[in-house]
Amino acid sequence: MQYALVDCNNFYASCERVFDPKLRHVPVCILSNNDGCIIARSAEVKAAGIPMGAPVFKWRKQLKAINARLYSSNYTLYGDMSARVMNTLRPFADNMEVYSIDEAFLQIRERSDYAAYGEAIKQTVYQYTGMPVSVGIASTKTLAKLANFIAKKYKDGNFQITESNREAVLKYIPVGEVWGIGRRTNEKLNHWGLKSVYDLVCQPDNWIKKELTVVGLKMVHELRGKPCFDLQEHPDARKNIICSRSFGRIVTDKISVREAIAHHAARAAEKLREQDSVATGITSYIRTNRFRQQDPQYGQSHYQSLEVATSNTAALIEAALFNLEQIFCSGYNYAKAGIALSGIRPSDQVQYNLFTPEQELKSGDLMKVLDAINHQHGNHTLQFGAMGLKKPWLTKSDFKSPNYTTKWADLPLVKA
DNA sequence: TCTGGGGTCCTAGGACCC
DNA sequence: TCTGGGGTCCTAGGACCC
Repeated sequence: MQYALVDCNNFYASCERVFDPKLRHVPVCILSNNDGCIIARSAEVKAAGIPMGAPVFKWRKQLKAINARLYSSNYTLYGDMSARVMNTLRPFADNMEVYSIDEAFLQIRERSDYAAYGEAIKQTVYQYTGMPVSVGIASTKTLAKLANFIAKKYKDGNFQITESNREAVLKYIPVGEVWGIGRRTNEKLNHWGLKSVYDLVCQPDNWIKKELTVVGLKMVHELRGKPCFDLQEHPDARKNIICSRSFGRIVTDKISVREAIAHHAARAAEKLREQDSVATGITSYIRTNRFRQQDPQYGQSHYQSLEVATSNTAALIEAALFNLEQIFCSGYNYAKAGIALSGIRPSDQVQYNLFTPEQELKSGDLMKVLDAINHQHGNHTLQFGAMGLKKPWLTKSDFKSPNYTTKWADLPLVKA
């Protein structure tokens, strides 16, 4: 059995390019929520040395110098493009794990022509969706990730790590490129003189377990060719659900913060119902802008456990606003608010008690209707009053591309 | 002036139980 | 002066990933 990791190249930037050919060979940046940071870059932007996560205002001059096009993130478009890519990949695999919005692991049987197989994937995905992808193939997921890194960087998007080339590859690649080794661990390993992946896999198991925990040990086994991470075809239900946003402008009034908290609670409740779960705990939090050191700083959160596990929007908004009452202090410039749901379990495991109000027992039907209407007629067609109408605190998104694939009015026009 | 959001897993330590 | 052993659950913090 082999694994292929298929990863879209510069996914968000490529999505924009698919529908706007003028962007094909020019530098493209996608911005974070609130248009603050650069979270995706086309190859030209990377080549210009502009890093991932760079705040736009600090790099304004360099961006202008290369005439970069800036786009707000358009998650509706990216989500839809992702689904198209994944559907195209499915026939290539015996089993498939959608690992992230732009990556999938394909489990494939042994074959003789891996290079041709990788090429076929690249070409088919490009033909069907316009998305450039890279393919890395190996006997474990961790090695497939590494093969993909090499494919992207050195091998025109297609590479396999085999029994015979593995040692040479591991000696050549720096240990920090391994899936699961982040900045801190990389520094630690370098400090001990372990520079290449090969240096790491030569260490004794008990030492690795002591320094990198059991997860690190599994990772090293995988690098040696012994599979430890299974394919996860059906992802588990989320154990935590977080909804938070920076405000589009500074917020000082309690009413706006209340609306934002209610807004996030309602969205979290929707996510909860999408996976047929209920939550037993909710946290609300608010904070000022930590980068504005001249402002008085404040940040606080409050947790409340719910007597009866629920996914009811009204109940969750009420709890979230109660939490907010415990932590809100006037006189601060607030920059962000959010809520987190915890203690999440399947909705058929709710423990009611004698005092559960009748409307709670019936609330499932109401929420079904609410979700159905909002799904058919668009978000916030029906919403709770606490969420407010004008929403002056909403995140900025000033450079968003059209929803080419999900909205009739935004359908691209072709002149022939 | 302007700095993202949403997840996972592991470990250690405390509370509590028998 | 003496002060068990084993277990669960929860939380906070660290590290990592996309």
